[in-house]
Amino acid sequence: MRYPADQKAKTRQKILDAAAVVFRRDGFQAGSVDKVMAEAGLTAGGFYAHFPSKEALFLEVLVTSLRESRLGRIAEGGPGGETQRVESLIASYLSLEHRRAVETGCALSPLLSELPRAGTKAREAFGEALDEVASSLGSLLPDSASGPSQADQALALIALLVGGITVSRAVTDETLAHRILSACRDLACASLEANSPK
Amino acid sequence: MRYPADQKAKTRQKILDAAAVVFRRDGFQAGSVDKVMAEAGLTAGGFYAHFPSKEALFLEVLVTSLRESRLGRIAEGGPGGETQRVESLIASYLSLEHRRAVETGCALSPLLSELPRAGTKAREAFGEALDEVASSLGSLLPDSASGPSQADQALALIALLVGGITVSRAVTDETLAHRILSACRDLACASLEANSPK
DNA sequence: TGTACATCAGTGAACGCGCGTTCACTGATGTAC
DNA sequence: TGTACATCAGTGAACGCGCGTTCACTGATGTAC
Repeated sequence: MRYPADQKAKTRQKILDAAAVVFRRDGFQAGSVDKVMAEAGLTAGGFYAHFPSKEALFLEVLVTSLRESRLGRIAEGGPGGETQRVESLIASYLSLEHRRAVETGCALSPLLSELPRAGTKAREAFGEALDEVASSLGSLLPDSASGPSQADQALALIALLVGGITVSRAVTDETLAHRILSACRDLACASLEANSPK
Repeated sequence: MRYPADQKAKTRQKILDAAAVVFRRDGFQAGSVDKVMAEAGLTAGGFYAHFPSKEALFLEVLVTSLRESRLGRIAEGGPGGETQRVESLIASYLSLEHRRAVETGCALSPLLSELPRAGTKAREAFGEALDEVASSLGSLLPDSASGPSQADQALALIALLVGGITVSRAVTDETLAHRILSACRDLACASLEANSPK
C-alpha cells in the first residue's frame, strides 16, 4: 500500500517508551515482551517486526535512557552557574520524590545489578555511553590539578548517586531512606567543595 | 529412627551456602531453586523440607551475608588503627579482585537492584541489618561535630562502595572499570580526611 | 546378638504457569487503471 | 469516480522450555524387644 512512511517508526517509538517504563518497574528479566507490548497497547507477536530480540530492545532502552537522562544532558545548559547546576542535580537525584518515581526516574538504578549479567554487546554499549556522560558531567566539576580528572570525579559521583538512590529504595522504612539520601547528598556536595580551587 | 540431630541442620547450611553462591552469580530471579539445590548436590524436591519458600531462603541469605560480610564485621577488630582499617576496607572492596569475585564477594552488589522489587519482609529485614551494619561501621569513622552522624556517614560510604563496584562490573572495558574503582576510592578516602578533626 | 518395625531426609515425576520466539493469517491502507 | 489488486503492520495461537511448588515414594538409619 505504500504506507505512510512514519507509521512504523511511530509504533517502534511507542514500544521503546513502553519498555522504558516496564524495564524500570520490573527489571530486564521480569519485564517480559508481553508486558512491554501490552503497555504499548499492542500484542506480543508484533514485537519481532521492530526488534530482533528482547536483548536488542534492552540495549537500546538502556543507552537512550542514559544519554537522555538529566545526568547525560546537564552539560547542555540550565539555570545557575556550573557548580550550582551540579548541586541541584544532586539534590533532585537524591530526593524522596525520585525515590518514589521508579518508572520515570533514572534507568540506571533499577537495571544496575542486572547489567553485569547482561550480554557483552549491552555492556559494551553501556560502557561507551557512561564514558560520554561522565565526560560531559565532568566538564561542570571543579578542576583540581592534584586530584582525579574531572571525568573521573564524575564517574565517582555517578556511582554515589546510583548507589544512594538504589539502597534507599531497598529499605521500607522511610526515615532510614531519608537518612541514606541525605548522607549521600552531604558526601557528594562536600566532595564538590573539597575539590574546588580555593 | 531418631536421626543424628544435626544431620538436617548440616544440609540446611549446605543449601544456604549454595544459595549464597548462586544468588550472587545469577541474581534472585534467575537463581532458581533447581540451581541452588544442584549446587548443594541435592534435588529440587527436598528444598521445601528446609524452607517454606524461595523468598524465605532469599531473606535469610541476604541478611546473613550482610551481617557476616567484611562490612558487617569490621568493627570487631583487625590490624591497624580505626581509620586505617576503614581505608583498607575501601581499598579491598573497590579493587579489581573484588570486581572479579562476584560469587564470593559482597552480596549487596549483585542483589541490589532486585531488592526494591522484593517482598516487604525481605526489605524490612534488610533495612534492620543495614542499620546495624552502618552503626558498627560508623563507630570507626571520624566524629565531626558539625557534619552528619557517624552512622549516617557510614550509610553514605556503603552506598558509594556498592555503587562503585556494581557500576564497574557493568562495563566490559577493564580500563574504564579501573577508573571507576579508583575514582570511588579517592572520593571515599577524601571524605574520611575531610571529616577528621584536624 | 538378631530381627521386625518406625522414622524421615531426600528423590523424582508431575502440576499449572509464564517465558521468548515463530508464523499463518487478517484487514486496513494505499496504488493502478 | 470506481473497482481489483498489492502491501504489510499487527494479531493470536502455538512451540519448547524452565519456573516454584507438591507429593507419593524410597531407602538408609535408628529403636524395641
